[in-house]
Amino acid sequence: MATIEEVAKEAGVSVATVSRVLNNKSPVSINARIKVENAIKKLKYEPNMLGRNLRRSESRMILALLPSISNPFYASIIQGIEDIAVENNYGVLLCETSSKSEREMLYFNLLKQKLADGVISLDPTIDKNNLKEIGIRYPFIQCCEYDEDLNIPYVAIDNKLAAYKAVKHLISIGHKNIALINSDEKFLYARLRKEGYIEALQENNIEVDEKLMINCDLDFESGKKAMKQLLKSNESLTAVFAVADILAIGAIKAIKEANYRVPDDIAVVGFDNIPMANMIDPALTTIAQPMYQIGCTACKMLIKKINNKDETIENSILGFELIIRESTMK
Amino acid sequence: MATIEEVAKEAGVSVATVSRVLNNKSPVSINARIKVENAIKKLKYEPNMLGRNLRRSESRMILALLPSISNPFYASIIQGIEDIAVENNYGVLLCETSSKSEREMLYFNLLKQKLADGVISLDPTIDKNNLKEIGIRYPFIQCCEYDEDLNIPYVAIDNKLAAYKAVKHLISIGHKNIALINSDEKFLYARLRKEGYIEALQENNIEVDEKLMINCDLDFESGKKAMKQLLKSNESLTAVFAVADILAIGAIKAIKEANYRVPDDIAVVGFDNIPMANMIDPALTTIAQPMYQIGCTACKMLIKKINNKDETIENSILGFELIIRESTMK
DNA sequence: TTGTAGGCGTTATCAC
DNA sequence: GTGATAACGCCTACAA
Repeated sequence: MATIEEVAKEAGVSVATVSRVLNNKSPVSINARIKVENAIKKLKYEPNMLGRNLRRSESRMILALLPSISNPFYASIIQGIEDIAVENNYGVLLCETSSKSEREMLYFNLLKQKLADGVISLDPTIDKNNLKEIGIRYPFIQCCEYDEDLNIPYVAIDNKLAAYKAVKHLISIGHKNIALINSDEKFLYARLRKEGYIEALQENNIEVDEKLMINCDLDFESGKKAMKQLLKSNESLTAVFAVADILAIGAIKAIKEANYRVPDDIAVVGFDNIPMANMIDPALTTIAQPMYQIGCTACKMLIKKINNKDETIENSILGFELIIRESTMK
Repeated sequence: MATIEEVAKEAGVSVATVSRVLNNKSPVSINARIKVENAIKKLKYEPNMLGRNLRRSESRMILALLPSISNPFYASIIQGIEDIAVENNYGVLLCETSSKSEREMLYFNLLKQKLADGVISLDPTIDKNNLKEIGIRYPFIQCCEYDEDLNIPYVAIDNKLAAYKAVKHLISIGHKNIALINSDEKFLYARLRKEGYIEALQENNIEVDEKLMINCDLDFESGKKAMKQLLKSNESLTAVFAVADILAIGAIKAIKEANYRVPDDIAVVGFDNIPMANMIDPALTTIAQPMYQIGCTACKMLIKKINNKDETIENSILGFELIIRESTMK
């Protein structure tokens, strides 16, 4: 592999001039430029980024922290992050934490070791102490799930409003006994969506019934189990709002297994609009977050922060959309 | 941020000694070691990997090339790759090609620029010329889909045998009119799975009928469309083998929309065992590839190759499993 | 067992 | 516009 020095020799100029051509910043005579370009071609020279990175003290890598890549919810967000990153000459380092703070630490070390220039965290289970320590020392953006106290910029949607609209939709088509399948309320989004659910009910003078609310883990089986339990203890239930599609899909399976029909007997609304929502039978009514946009926005915010560490980055609240499909259509 | 030099000064030793402690390779007196360790703690020193990487001429990054992260098929494989990578002190660079060779090139440049030490390609659409050029010059492993001619190591399952077993299963429960929904036969796996399908039929003296075979793109909608077409032109059809779960799931949707039942009227077998296969109704019979293992194996092979560029790496053929679920149970 | 010093490949600061 | 040259932070002969 040729080095800048060999190129300089071949072109009959100094390494400085070659570097100038490479970065094509400071002015170079047309003559020198041509000689250098020819030499580069001839030697098939490719700059060694290890040298450049050391010199510039940057890695041009971005950490994307997520609990698990197998959650389809993250796919489009990551796509957005990647597209913007590539556009700006950054690479994306994939970091699955499996919600283990030890893995998290490992990845945060990359920052300290200069192997990454900043972080976008999609991980709601992130350790608060870590977040505090890292979030103020390094460029850091929280994505979808965030901690309000810490003054670390985030991008998200208005979760409360979105949940409100979802439940409102159920009410508007005549439902009154509406269950809530929620995830763990240690997550901010879970608390916010519950608030939205409650507000919609109260606004329509529907009594909020503790027996209609249930919390569970964030996967298909848990959603199924939760629904089974709800069916057992609530005979008059006619609709369900699940705070995640994957829970809603589990719920639908449980409803079918109990020999009820969706939506005829029980209507179901999810949240996220994962691709699967449109593939199952019946297709799922859900809240669509602008995933790709969220990813793009987060990445843009991060790069801005990397480029100017002292700048204050404003939070972004993006829009959402209620998508009505078969699971709530009579 | 402290440097190795400051640590040396603080500890009252030379930078060489600090480096020795850091890499804890060559012998250091217990006395010196303790002084250095204290200094490191005191200064909160973290080695700057940019310096180390330049010196060692390695990046400790692995490229994982995939067409799209939103294909759930890849999730576990990537998990496997990541786990082994982290274990060996490598980072995984996520590379979505969107099946564009221009993006591919971009990522391959990272190799030339020393920003990545090797590649695992999960992308069946990879450009053959690129593959040839890069695959012989840099550590490269092909994963799941591969090119046989090029003498680049790969890890995969026996696709032909797996398809054979899948179709055999349909035959064994009494089906004779079995359709094949295949993807584009420019892909090796598509050709191999078709071979398996044909072999199973022939072995049981079932006539191979061109009208029962159809090719389409690799997504839900395409599977649905393909099935619709099959239903239109084949009245006696009682079973379908789709070479990917996502196609099978599309097919099931089409079957239901045509008011047939699965499996009572038409049985369906997929391929991949993506998580969704077990969530839909009816749950899908499918071939499970050992995804996580595939990822681990690929990554181990790659690291071996990186560590010893002259070593010849043997291909790996892993096992698979036929998982029988509701979609083929009467 | 330890220290000195050179070099990895770039970029940036100076003079000219 | 251009060329020397000193960093960037680390590792590793080589010498002691």
